[in-house]
Amino acid sequence: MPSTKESIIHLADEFIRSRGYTAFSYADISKPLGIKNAAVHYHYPSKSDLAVALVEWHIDHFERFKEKNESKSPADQIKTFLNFYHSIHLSGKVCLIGAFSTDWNSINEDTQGLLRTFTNLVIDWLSEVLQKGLDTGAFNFANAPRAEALRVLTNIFAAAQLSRITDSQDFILVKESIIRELTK
Amino acid sequence: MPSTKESIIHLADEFIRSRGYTAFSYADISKPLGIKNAAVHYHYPSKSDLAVALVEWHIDHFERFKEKNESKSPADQIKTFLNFYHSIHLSGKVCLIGAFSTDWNSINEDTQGLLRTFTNLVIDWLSEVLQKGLDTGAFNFANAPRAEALRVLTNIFAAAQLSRITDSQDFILVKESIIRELTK
DNA sequence: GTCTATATTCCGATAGAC
DNA sequence: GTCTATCGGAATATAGAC
Repeated sequence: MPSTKESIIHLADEFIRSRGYTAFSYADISKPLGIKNAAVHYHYPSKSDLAVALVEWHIDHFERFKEKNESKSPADQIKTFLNFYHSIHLSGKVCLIGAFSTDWNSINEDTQGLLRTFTNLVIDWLSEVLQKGLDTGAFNFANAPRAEALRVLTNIFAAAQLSRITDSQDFILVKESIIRELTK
Repeated sequence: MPSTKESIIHLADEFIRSRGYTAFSYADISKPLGIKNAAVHYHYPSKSDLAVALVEWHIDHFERFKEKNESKSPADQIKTFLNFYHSIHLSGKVCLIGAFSTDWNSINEDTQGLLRTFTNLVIDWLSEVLQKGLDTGAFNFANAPRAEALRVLTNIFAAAQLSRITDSQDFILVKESIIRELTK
């Protein structure tokens, strides 16, 4: 049974990644929980406190993701990562990085700083996994590890965004071509 | 000398691509023009009228972009396209597709439909140019044209978003690796 | 920890004068 | 085409009771 504080974070995550940071209100969160506006402010005094807590939640979540998958092969780790984005796509939302990157000038400096930390965590992890796959012969690419990590990350998170506009098939096309390119 | 109506579109474009659709107000537009709130509503009665007009402006702009570059080689057309995104990156903004894709659930159906038209215009143009480059031997890739177009587009527009969070160098890394991959 | 009540500001939008 | 004036509502946020 999640606490009210956890439920608030969960709903904020839903709204921020489906509509955007500026587009949701404390009322959007309090209503489905059956509580009042002021109760949400008790847990997170300001909207930016909520934004910071959300990024912290994603950092924790990603650390657990890394641990849970560290024994897998590089190819399986990348596939699991891409499958995570596939579930984002199916939910009709975008990822935290994509959402906050377009909301960049609407979030405060604390949130920006923590988001930078989180984003580099993801890029660094991707770089390491890709490098390992290159060493073991599972992957084949000519870029520097960070450049290759950036290409995989930008491909997949933008595919989740773009396929909202065009077609679900476009997400599949991108996802499959990433795997094909890496393993060719 | 731009008309008020044109200046409004220009400012809306600035705000939507730097902050997001929900994050700007009619007051943001009227103030720098030295006019009142109500004058903006005269030209664009509702905010969604403004959003529709902005997408129409980008469609017109892209059609002119295509005509102006149609005599270039496929490699130069792609480079011009990537340079356009480079200027977006330098301005600290994101592209219209990136901005509205995360604002998707905050824009009305008319805007969504027109944005879908615009996005497919861009993807179709990229597909054609890439295919032509493949035919002439300028490019080398194994994907279907649309899949390759999607990879280029998602790479470059997400690089503009991601480099807001991390570092300007990350945009350069992605841009250069796109060209390198295509021409290798 | 949640409530009622409220302060304050801003929002998109409209009516009617000029 | 722009103005003044204003409406109705929603936003973030706080004070103080329970």
